[in-house]
Amino acid sequence: MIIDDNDKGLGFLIAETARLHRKLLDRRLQPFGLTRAQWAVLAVLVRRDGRTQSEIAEELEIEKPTAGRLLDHLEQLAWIERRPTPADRRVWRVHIPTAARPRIAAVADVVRDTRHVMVQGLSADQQHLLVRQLGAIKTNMVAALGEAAGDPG
Amino acid sequence: MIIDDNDKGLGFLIAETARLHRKLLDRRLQPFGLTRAQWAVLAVLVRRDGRTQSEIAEELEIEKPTAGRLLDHLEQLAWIERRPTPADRRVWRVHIPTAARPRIAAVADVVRDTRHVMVQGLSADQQHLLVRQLGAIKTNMVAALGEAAGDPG
DNA sequence: AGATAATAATGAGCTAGCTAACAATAAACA
DNA sequence: TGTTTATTGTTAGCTAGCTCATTATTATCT
Repeated sequence: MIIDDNDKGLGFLIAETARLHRKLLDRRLQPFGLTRAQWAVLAVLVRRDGRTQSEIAEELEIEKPTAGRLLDHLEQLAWIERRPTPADRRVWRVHIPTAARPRIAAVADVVRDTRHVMVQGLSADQQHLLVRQLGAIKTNMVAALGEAAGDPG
Repeated sequence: MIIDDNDKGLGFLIAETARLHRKLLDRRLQPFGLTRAQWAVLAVLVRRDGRTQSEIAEELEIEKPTAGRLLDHLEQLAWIERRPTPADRRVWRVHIPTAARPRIAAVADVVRDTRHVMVQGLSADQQHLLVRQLGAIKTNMVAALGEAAGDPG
């Protein structure tokens, strides 16, 4: 047993770290009326505009109803707009209106700064290693989740 | 910039990993009628019985209302019981009833196995390093959260 | 063409985080 | 002793995850 039973376990440590990250970023984004989860959606759209809601959900690895509700909030505050798709009347394509772009740039600055604060004291190599190892753990869990459907024997 | 802007950022990677861990463990604990968060409370009590609710919240790094509600659920299903404290009528001390101990042992087995699955392919050294680095990141974020009260200049 | 299956998005309802505000009690102190 | 302050726990209300079920539409296949 590598992590002995007295320890809470790596998964719980990761969960605590994620909670702190949410707490910190939610607080720093509050002046903009945004939450961390809402920013994650915007960040996806900044990379490429006009995605469908399903694409956004898939990229963020969240479920479609979760993404839908985040978009509801973002739409109400005019951070995004949903445009219908003539070719397929089921899908909405999500766009960032021009008026929101300067605001988004300001938010991005805060997020960048927070990222910087978070990894203080870690070398570039350490950060890359961390990313790789978390990726490996994610892969293991995705596999374990996939096996649930079939016969594990 | 170590993690370039095209990347979602380490914080979001940690959040995704935490979400997967919750999803996996919630699914595996479902046969017991437990969630990951509820198990975390039980794990604290297994280490030492008879804590107060505030002590539990502090150890898990969650807020007191969150802990209180988790205990509500656990109490309803007889995983724990709250006993009054004669010396201080404000506090409840939380205990694991004898009848629940065998069930808890069975759950612990599942949690242990899941932990094992999660870190497959990572050496002991890598795991220890990971724990240290996540600890460093947590420390950075706790510091940043603390500074919010005072003047950052 | 018409029945069936797949897909996009929503709605409802649950758990678990958080904050803010409150009640009851205990501790500190003038 | 009596008033103020601090602490324990709860209530209320918000966001964000999830699952399950439903609607509207498109794709598939006889």
